[in-house]
Amino acid sequence: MAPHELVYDWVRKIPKGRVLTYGVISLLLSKRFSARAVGWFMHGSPKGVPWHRVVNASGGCSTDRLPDFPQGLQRHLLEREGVVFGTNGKMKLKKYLWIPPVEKR
DNA sequence: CCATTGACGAAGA
DNA sequence: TTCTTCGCCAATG
Repeated sequence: MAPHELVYDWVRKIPKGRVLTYGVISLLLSKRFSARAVGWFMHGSPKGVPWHRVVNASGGCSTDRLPDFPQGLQRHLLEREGVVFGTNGKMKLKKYLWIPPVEKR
């Protein structure tokens, strides 16, 4: 299995209505990849991977910066799972960040 | 091999 | 709080 597949494995484990940040995923993999690299991998995430559950460290949707990407889609998908965004377009990570069970690490 | 470009993020100003 | 700056690293030309 290719090394970066480990990133997708973690993303697939994120429960509905919860999220992980690029940086946290980097830490979960012992910084084998930088948060930036994780973002790059997400760009080519395979079908079936809940990519919308990965947000930036500020609790915002980084996908909205991509010109060639449906604006607001990520937010829509998250709201459909119960995630609430503030007026600043950011969510409260304290509330939605998923803390992986110790036994799975 | 070198430069540039991102779905990043911490630290300063 | 918002904006730069800088380190990060895979991919691309």
